[in-house]
Amino acid sequence: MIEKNYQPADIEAPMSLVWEDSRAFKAGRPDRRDAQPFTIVIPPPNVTGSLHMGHALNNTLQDILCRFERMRGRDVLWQPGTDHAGIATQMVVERQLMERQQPGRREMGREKFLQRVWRWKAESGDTIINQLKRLGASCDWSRERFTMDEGLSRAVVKVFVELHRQGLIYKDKRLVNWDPKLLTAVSDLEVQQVEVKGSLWYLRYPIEGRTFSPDDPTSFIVVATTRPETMLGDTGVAVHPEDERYRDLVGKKVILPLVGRKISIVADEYSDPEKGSGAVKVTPAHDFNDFEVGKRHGLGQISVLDQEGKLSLVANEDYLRGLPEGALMFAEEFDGTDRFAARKQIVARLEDFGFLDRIEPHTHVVPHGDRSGVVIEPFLTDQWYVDAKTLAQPAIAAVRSGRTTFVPRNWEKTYFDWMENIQPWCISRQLWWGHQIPAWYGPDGKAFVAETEEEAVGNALAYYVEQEVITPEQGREMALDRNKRAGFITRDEDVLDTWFSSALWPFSTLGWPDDTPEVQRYYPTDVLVTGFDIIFFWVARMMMMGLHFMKEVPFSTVYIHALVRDEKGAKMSKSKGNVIDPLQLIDEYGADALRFTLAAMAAQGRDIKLAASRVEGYRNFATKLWNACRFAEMNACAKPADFDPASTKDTLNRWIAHETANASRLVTEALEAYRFNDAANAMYRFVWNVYCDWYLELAKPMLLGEDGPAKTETRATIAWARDEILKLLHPFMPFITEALWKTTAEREGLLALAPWPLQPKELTTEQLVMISAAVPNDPLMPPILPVFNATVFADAEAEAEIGWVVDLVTAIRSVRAEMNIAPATLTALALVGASDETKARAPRWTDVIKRMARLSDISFADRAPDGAVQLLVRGEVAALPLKGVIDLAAERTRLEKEIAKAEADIKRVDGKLANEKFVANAPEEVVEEEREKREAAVERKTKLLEALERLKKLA
RNA sequence: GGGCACGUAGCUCAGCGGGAGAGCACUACCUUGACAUGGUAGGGGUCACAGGUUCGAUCCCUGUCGUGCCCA
Repeated sequence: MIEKNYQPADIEAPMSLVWEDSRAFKAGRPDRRDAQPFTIVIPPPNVTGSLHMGHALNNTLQDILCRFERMRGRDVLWQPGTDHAGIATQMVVERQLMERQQPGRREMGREKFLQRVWRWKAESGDTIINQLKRLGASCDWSRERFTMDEGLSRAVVKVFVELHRQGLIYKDKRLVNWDPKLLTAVSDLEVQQVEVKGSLWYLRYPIEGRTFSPDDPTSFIVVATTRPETMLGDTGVAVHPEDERYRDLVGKKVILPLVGRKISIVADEYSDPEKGSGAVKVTPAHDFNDFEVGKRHGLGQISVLDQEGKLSLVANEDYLRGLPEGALMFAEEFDGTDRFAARKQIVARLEDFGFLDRIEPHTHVVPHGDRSGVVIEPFLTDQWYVDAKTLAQPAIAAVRSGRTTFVPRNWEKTYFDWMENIQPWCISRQLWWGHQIPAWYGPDGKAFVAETEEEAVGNALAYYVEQEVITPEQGREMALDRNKRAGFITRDEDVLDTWFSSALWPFSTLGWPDDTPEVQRYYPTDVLVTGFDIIFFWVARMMMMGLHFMKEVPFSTVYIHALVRDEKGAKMSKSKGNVIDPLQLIDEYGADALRFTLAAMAAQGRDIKLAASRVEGYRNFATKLWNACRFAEMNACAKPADFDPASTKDTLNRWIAHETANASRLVTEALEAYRFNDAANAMYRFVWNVYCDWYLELAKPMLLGEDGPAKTETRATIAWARDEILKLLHPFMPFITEALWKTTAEREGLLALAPWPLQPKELTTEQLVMISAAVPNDPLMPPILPVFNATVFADAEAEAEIGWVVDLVTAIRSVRAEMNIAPATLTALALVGASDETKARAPRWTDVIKRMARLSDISFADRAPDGAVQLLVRGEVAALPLKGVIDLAAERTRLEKEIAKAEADIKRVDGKLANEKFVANAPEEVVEEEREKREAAVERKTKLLEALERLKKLA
């Protein structure tokens, strides 16, 4: 029994249990051992995160694909798991400690802090998984992985060590993006360029050998800078080689104000004569461009800031080297000042001594940390890098050659642009939560990289024995005793960028580096579903790692979906307070409604502006489906085991079989092309506007009538079409369809594992026609399964007949509404000058038409009765005798308007046909179509004119 | 500065070389035997603007204006 009211909350939890108990989503089910696999790896959400709208969209689309392919018979693996999300998670735990006024991480120490993070992971790690389950995600939950699992960590170490051995991972001292708040390096991608209204400071640098005077422009050179505080670290001044103004100064030296250091003026094309004064100060340790300029001219690198962005001068050997006596006065004054306070202080000091020329307002872009939000500081440190440029080459080639394609295609350009200009990937992070880098250092800083500590230490000790730094005896002792080597050999403190482990996800989750059956069977995966915001972070890196270690692309298709925005198109963010919580929508309208909404709005290449009203609308759709199934149940509709819709006799039943085949084809083709919105909309229309509005309504008289073969057949067909609908709708609305599948009949299995209505694409239409036309009992033919062959089933005759009924009913309803005829008033209908076809059809539909168009009687007539409203239905006149009811003048106006419309059509077509070029150039069928249109319009006009004449006679 | 999208009904969006579509909202009527989370009917658009290509442009091309995003 189906409950009277559809309540999503009542069915969703039980259906989740049914799926879980039956292990329906398990990959490698024995019954699918020979099936073709279909694999998707989930973009792993942050283990301590919770479900937001982006997850809801992302996972809905993946689930639709997985359920679709599962029903098409494939062995589906949807690999779930979570990401340790280094910085994000560490920040959350540190914030917790702060809020609870507990000791900070540095006070706790590394080991205790990590225990704390693991505890937090254990507490909150299930949250997002359970939320994904509420959404209906049909992952193989038995295979859940975590990026810091033992197995995945083994993959990370193996990859690091191998890339290092191949020279593709190396340690280098260069400028990195340093986050002075989080105290770690970050990669280029974690830096956000923000436009900031600042100033351009013009500073006077005195030229060596001339007496500096603010009033004598020949005694100094003016440099323009956005960062006056870093001038303490200047090691040069650059001018453009072709800049006449400064030609004579190239090669000369300037005395750095406040510091006293003598630095050279160099000619370099980096300096833009149009910008500022045309001369720039060069600070190689604090600016990426200056770093390059400095390298070209052999300038020194003097870092004047510490890790926290404070000036560090008095204990700074690089800074002090070669400074004259007395210059230390300022060093002591500025030392320890934060960079922004230092800026003001230094500018003030420069002004005091006449070194400040002027200040101009200036808008420029400043790098900010995407997590911390503070200004990123280019900082000179040792970090580990991946040679991304080398790894990128095969990854570029794979997309160029089409082994991996992006959907929509235009994202490939974005991918190429980035990959072709890729920079070394800084992978070390000065954090604790993550995979610790498998590198050990000796006393001279030499690095030993190996998969295990034993191996690294062994290598190191052997090396230092050979170098005679230690004796063989000492080496042996250190090898055996960790305490003895402490202080001599130390492990790298840093951890790897989170995305390093994510890059391995498509194969590490399958058991690599072991050669597991899963790696063999499910790699490469079929499709990756993700948002464009992580194409660089994740997709590109999976391509690189997958190709390098597996020698095959990690996925053949990358489906890039849109961003979910709020109703007004703004990005959802906590600070704006416009976040729509998917769980709240699920509570209110059900997971099915939310899923359907997201699918229906997931048009390729467009962002989704989500309004709750849409979700409500699709909840109503679910209700409609629910009630349609109740209707079928109340009318005892059941499908016999041997039912074949292709052999139904009744026109109405053949029509719905025809329409169902059509819908199956539309949905299947749309899903194959990743056109989720087309698929969802096709189902919406089919269920509501075809099955409910017409099929069930047209069937009602039959169901209310006497029992008989036709009624039996109709009941069976209603049940059959309902089942087809439940199947086709299941990928979009899994809960309600599975629940209705269960309650509407005795079933052998779950809907989630039921066969999809359409034969797989591998069979061509021709093959299917051959199969369906095959002689029964032919021993050479494989047995024909009683599966409805939606690819080839079509019944044009049924379509035409039902089309006529629909048009007739619609026309009558329309004119009744226009004439304000009360629904309770029944009118008669006369079919005027009916063709033989109509004469044959009409009696079959008397009950239906009477009921639906609210008629008292249907008759045939040679001419329209006096005072009748005359309608044109498929070229024939249908008359409603409404003498006394209708307003003759209004009816006359109505007919005249119709005639004018017909005339306009004729005129438009005539215009085209009169154009010789059109007839000559347009395709034959287009011209033919126009001729047919003209003919139809002429006929319509003739009939309407006749009707008007008759009306006139009356007046 | 470079790149990628997008301007279609009041709103959110499909369509994309041969007569403008959907959902929501709106209006009128309907407690009709599945469903008021419903039914029936209806109003509403020089498809941003200007050129060009074409027999024919909402659709292709160019430009302008406007909006959004990415990169430097």
